[in-house]
Amino acid sequence: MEHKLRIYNTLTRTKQLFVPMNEPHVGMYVCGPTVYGDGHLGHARPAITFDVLFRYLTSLGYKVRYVRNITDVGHLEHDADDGEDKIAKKARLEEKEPMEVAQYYTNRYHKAMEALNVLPPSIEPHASGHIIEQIEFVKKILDAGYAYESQGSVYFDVKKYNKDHHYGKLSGRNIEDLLETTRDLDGQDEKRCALDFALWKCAQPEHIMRWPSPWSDGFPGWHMECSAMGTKYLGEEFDIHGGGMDLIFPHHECEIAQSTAALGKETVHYWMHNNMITINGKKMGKSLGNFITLDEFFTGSHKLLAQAYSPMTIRFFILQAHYRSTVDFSNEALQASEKGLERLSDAYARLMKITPAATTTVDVAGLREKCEEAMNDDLNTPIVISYFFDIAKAINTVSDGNGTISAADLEELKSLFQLYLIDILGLRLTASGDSNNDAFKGAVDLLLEIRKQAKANKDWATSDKIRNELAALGFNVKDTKDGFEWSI
RNA sequence: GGUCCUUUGGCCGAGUGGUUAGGUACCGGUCUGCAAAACCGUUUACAGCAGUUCGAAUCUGCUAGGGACCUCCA
Repeated sequence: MEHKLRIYNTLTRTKQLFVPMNEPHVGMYVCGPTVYGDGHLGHARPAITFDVLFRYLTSLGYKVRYVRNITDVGHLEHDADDGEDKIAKKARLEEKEPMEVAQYYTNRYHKAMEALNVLPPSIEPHASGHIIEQIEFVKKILDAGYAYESQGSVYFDVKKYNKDHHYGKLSGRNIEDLLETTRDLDGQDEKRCALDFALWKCAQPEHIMRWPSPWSDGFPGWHMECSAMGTKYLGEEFDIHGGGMDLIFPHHECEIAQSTAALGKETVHYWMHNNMITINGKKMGKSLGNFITLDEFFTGSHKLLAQAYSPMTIRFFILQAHYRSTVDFSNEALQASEKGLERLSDAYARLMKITPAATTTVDVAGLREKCEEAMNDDLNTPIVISYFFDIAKAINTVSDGNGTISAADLEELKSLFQLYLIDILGLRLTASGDSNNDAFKGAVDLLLEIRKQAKANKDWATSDKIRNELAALGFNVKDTKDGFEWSI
């Protein structure tokens, strides 16, 4: 595969040329959502970031197996000292079966992802469906001597592991510092060391979600699922593991420790982490209670939202920043993205209608290479987008009759829009007058033809009535030199 | 307290030691019956201080502000 894709590896803190283990195959694992609540803007970031990576790798010719899990079990509730997990807690509150709650939010997550044009992963494993694999994984760590059983639970022996390996290599910590700053948490008395984390947790009597194991009826520790499912579907070593930056410690650090302990080698070659979305400069998240769900964005039903924002506006907004930068939410920023996307959409629609000429005033040379260069530079989507704003200006100039474009250049621009904006960035560009219903389209065109006629007769009353009534129905009518454009 | 990151024009955001990022907003103009769109033009920048350099927004140090992780988190 000929390419110069360089991606930032959190492990080495440098941009590295991407070299997969088994070309043309690429294995990629990304931490998915815990399905105990509606997805919020923060969930959209990794989904979109790694969707773009998935799409880009595919466009380069790789056969990508993309695994993104559903966490429907096992994350301990911090304030629940009885070891009750998040799904179980929510289930009891709503008096529903835990799996019913998980399914409900999984469905809603899928719906939101589809709206954002996030492609489904190749495999979407559920933690609850891989309890056996997780138990086997724990056994391997026990056999290797890096874990111990205590009162029905199994803990990872961090101190022992750290003698042979470096616990903290991903997050840039060392065990001494960690020991000083670790707080007192649940189950400390069962552990040999405060840093030890649970691989298997014995369930309290009232705990509903539980599975039998050699040690107790209980549930897997919270880092276990990704290690078990990642290696099950992608092998003991694979190329890329992604997730949000807030997962670096402890989640991904523990995953490295688990794999290294159980398999004797490191599983992941490239660790990639997207940055956070902030709101008023603070991380948007569950713990701070300052998040806005995706549905609320789509409908505008949140007090902080001045209006509804379409899924594509959200996607575009996220792609206008580099994935390793924080991006700050504000109505002003969203509105700017909305307008910008509309500009690109309109330009694309005009591009499809342009008649080529013998000469060309548009410079398309090198554009493809520049876009590729930007993507190869650790997925610099904002730069790719900026090129398309330049292209949009050129298209508008030609469309206005102040320039010309040759057939070959026209085809090149169409091809670039298709490849970069539609296929790779995954933007749905709604072309003006675009509709999947010909009868409907014809009716609107007919109305606007009548308006055109009225204008020609200087019948402004009829002309404005048609425009205003259509506007009230959600149509956006734009006059052009010798006709009209419309969109919804 | 420890580790790390960040500070760019009204807003959002790229970026490289020497060249206009881009979007959006504002203002002026062209076009238009009007409006929208489009096009043209103008105005706002690199937190502060010091240093390295022929030259720094870009490198170094200090100061100040903001943030992330250290606890479930995308």
